[in-house]
Amino acid sequence: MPELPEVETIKRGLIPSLKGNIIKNVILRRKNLRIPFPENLQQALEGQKIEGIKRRSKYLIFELDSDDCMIMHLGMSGKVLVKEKKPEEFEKHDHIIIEFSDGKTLVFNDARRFGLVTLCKKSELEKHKLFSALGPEPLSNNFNEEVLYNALRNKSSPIKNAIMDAHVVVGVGNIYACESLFRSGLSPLKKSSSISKKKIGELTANIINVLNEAIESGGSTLKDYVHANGEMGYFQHSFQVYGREGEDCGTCLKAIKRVKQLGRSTFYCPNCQK
DNA sequence: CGCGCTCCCTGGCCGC
DNA sequence: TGCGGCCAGGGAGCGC
Repeated sequence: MPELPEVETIKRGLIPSLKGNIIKNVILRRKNLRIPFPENLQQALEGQKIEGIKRRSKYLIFELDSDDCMIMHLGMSGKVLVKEKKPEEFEKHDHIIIEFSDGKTLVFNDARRFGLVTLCKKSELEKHKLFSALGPEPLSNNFNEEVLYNALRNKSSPIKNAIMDAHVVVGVGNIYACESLFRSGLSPLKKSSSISKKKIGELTANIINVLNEAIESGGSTLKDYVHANGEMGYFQHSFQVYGREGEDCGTCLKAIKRVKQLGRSTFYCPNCQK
């Protein structure tokens, strides 16, 4: 499901309901998602206050008042919804239900189960296997033309693969990779190391801009992505190439093409993107 | 080491 | 209406 803008939107939506709220009860309806839940997940959560919610890459990090935090990843199809009270009946694929002392309930639903939920000591987050090898956050000062150019200058892979690689920069998934390359006039097939520093500078700016614009629009709703309150995002109406195979390019009116890279669909305008 | 292929899993949609 | 095939926002692991 979600790329960086969607996870950021979810995080922002969760904070008003959950920050300062105390976990009363945790219901696990299965033992695992992509990886097994920690044995002590329930004990570690129950009775804890949510001190804050952060995001790193596409991971949500719930800080507890103990030394722990809960790490959550939504995979492709994961949703987290805040409900005013505990639902009478669980929906299919509701895997984790967290009840809070004020009566609200957080429900984690993930049909494809590519998501994960685990625990980590706050002091060990940066060292955690999930985080230790990650590249810079694209919306932080750690990401700029210099950083991206140095990450790509020796790469033989196509530029689209490279910017979707979390070692290079985190949070850029299939949609925003396609859109930022279109804005930059760069072919997704072009070899990373062959791109000029000037072009990499443009791409850097376009990655940042497209992510920021998507966050302002509340993310992109394709099939079933919704905010923590159930509302939809609307950045999908701003897509220039993603999902538009065969349609006219908005710039040159030639047809947008779809190809496969790393088993995933890439959309681009062969005329505008060289 | 860098890179790409395959797989994890479910569900929706399309064509026959 | 049913079934097979293809598609989907992510990421780890393995083999070359």
